[in-house]
Amino acid sequence: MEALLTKHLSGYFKAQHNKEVLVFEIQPTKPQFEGDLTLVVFPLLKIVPKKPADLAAELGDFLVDAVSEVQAYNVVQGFLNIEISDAYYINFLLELSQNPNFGFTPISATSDTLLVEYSSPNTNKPLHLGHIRNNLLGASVSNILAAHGDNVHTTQIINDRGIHICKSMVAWQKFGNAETPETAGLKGDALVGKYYVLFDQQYKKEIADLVASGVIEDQAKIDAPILQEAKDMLLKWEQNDPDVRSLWEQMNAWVYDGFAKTYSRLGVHFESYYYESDTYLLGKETVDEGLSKGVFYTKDDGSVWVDLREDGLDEKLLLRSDGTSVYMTQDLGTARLRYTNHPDMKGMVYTVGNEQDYHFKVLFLILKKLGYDWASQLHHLSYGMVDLPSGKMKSREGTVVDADALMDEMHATAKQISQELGKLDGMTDDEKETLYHTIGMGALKYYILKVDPKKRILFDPKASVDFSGNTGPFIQYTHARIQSILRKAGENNTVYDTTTVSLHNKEKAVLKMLGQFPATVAAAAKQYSPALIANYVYDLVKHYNSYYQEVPILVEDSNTKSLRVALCAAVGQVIQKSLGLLGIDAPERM
RNA sequence: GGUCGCGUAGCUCAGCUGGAUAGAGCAUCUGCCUUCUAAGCAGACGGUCAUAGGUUCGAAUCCUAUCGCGAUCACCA
Repeated sequence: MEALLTKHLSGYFKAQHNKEVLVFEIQPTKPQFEGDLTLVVFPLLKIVPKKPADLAAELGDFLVDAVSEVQAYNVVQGFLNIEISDAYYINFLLELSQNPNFGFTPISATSDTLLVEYSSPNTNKPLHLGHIRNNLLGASVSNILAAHGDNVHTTQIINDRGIHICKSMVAWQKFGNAETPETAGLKGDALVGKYYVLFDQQYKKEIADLVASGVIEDQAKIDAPILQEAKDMLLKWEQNDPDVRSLWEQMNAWVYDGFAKTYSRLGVHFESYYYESDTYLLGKETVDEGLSKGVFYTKDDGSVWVDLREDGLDEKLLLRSDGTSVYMTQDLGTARLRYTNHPDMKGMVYTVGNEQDYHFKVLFLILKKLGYDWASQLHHLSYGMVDLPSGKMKSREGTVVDADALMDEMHATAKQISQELGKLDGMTDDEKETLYHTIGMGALKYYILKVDPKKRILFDPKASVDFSGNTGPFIQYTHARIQSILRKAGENNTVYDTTTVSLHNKEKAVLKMLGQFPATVAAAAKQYSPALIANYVYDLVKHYNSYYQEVPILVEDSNTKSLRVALCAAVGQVIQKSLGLLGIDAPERM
C-alpha cells in the first residue's frame, strides 16, 4: 500500500509541480487519530512552499480521487491521515490465506551462500547460560537469514586445544583415579569441567604456598608447578606426543558426548564442525605468508607481530616466541579454510560475545591486509554478556548457571503450571512431557531473544520462569487457542464473499499487524536481530487477543464466520512462523 | 589513560533511517470465566527519556561535552 501511494504521489509532484520526489514519509497512523496511514507533509514544504495544512488537503483530495483504495482523509497540522477501504484489507487477507510462504523468500539460484558460526565451545567445561544466549542467537539468526532467502550453512569452531584444555587434562591425570563418565555417573562435559575447577583450586593453593615461602605473587603465578605441567603438556601436544594425544582424544570425546545431549535439548544443530586442532597449522602457514609479504614482522625473541598502529589499533601478537600459536593464529587459519571449502561463499557471520569486539576488528583488518578480498564480507554478530543479579558469572568460582540445570528447571516449571491449570486431559504422558519441554524452552528462548542482541542481559531466575505477560508461553498459548477455534470451525470454512463482508475495527488492526510481517523479517535479517521478530509477534498477539476477547469468531452468519476463521488461521500461521524463526515450537493445545 | 558499547516508569525491556499526547510486561490496586482455552481481556497508578549545550519547523532518536556502568587494550581463549 505504501508503495502504491508513493507511486501516485510521485506522479502528482511531477505533473503538478514539475518536481522529482521519490521518497515520502508514510507511517501507520497513531491510534489516537482517525485513519490508517499517515503522510508527514513537513518535508515536502521545502519542495512546494505552502502552508502544511493546505498542502496536506491538496494531496488528500488527489489521493481520494486517484487511488480507489483511499476512501477518505483528514488533516491534523502537517499530518495527512489517510483512510484505506475495508476492501483492501479483505483482499489482503484472501491473498495471505492462499500464500503459505507469506513473509518468507524462498532460496533461489541467485541466493547468497552464507556461513553462520555460533556456539563455539571450549572442550574443558559444560555449556552455561552465556553459551545459551550464543546458541539461541546464532540458530535464530540462521533461521531468519534463510527465511530472507539466503542459502545458510551453520557451523562452529571448537576450541579443542590450548593451555586451558591441558589444565583439565593435567588435573584428571593427577587426581582422577581413572574416573570416567560412567563410573562417576556424570555427563562427559560435566566430568571434564569438574577437573578444570580442580586445577584452579590446586593452582591457587600452590601460589599461596609459594607466597608463604617468600616468593613474590606475580612470580608465584608463573612458577606454580601445576601450571608448568600444563605448559609442558601443551608443548608435548603440539609435538604430537602419543600419550598426551590419546588422553586429549579421550577427554574430548567425553565432552562431545555431553555437548550433543545439550544441543539436542536446545534444538540447535550444525552442518559442519571446525576444530582449532585442525586449523591452527593453516594459521601458522598464514603467518609465514604474512611474513614473506612483509605484512608481519619478527621480534628478537622470535615472536611474530603485526603492527596496526597506522589504523588506530595496536601491535598484535600472532605467534609466541616458543613458536606456539595464539587465538588469532587459529582464527586466521579457520577463515581461510572456510573460504577454501566454500568458494561460492558470500559472507560469514561470527556469533561471539562483545568482549571480543576488538579481536574481530583486528582479525578482519589483518585478513584485509593479507589481500583477501572476502575480508569485507565478514560480520561479527556481537552480543552482550548475560549477568546475574548477583553479578558476573565466573566459571572458576562456581557462579555459573549451568545450561542443563537451567533447562531442567524450565521444564519443571512448565510441568507444574500445566498441572495446576489442568487443561491437558486426554493427552498421553509422552505428549505431556513433550509439551512441557516445548513450553519450558519457549519461555527460556523468548526471554533471551526478545532483548536486543547488543545489550547485556540481566538474567533474573525468578522473571525467567514467568509464563504470563510478555513471555514465550503467552504467545504459545494464543497459538493453542487459535488452533482450538480452527478445530471447532471444521474444514473448508474460510471461503467468504469479499464484496459483502465488513470489517470490525479490531479486525482491521490485526490485519495491519499481519501486513508488517514481511518487512519485519527483512529488517531482522538486515540487522541480525531476532529481537525484532520477538517484539513483532508479541505485538501481533496483543492485538489478536484484544480482538478475540471482544469479537466472537464462530458466529451464525457463515460469511462473517468464514472471514473471522480465515483471520484466525492467518494469525496462527504468522505466530507459528515467527516462533519458528526464534526456534520455538507452537503447540496445538496447552 | 586510549578505544568501543550502554544509560527510557520501582524492576525488565520496546521505541525503525528525527515526526503528533514516549509504549509494553512484572510489581501494586479495580473490574470480567453458565458464551470460541482467564497462561487471557479491560482499566488505574507510575516518566524533568543520565546531565548540559547544539543542529532542526520538530530531538528519547543526530552532534559536542560531562557524569555513571560495562567491555577491551595479554607470549589467556
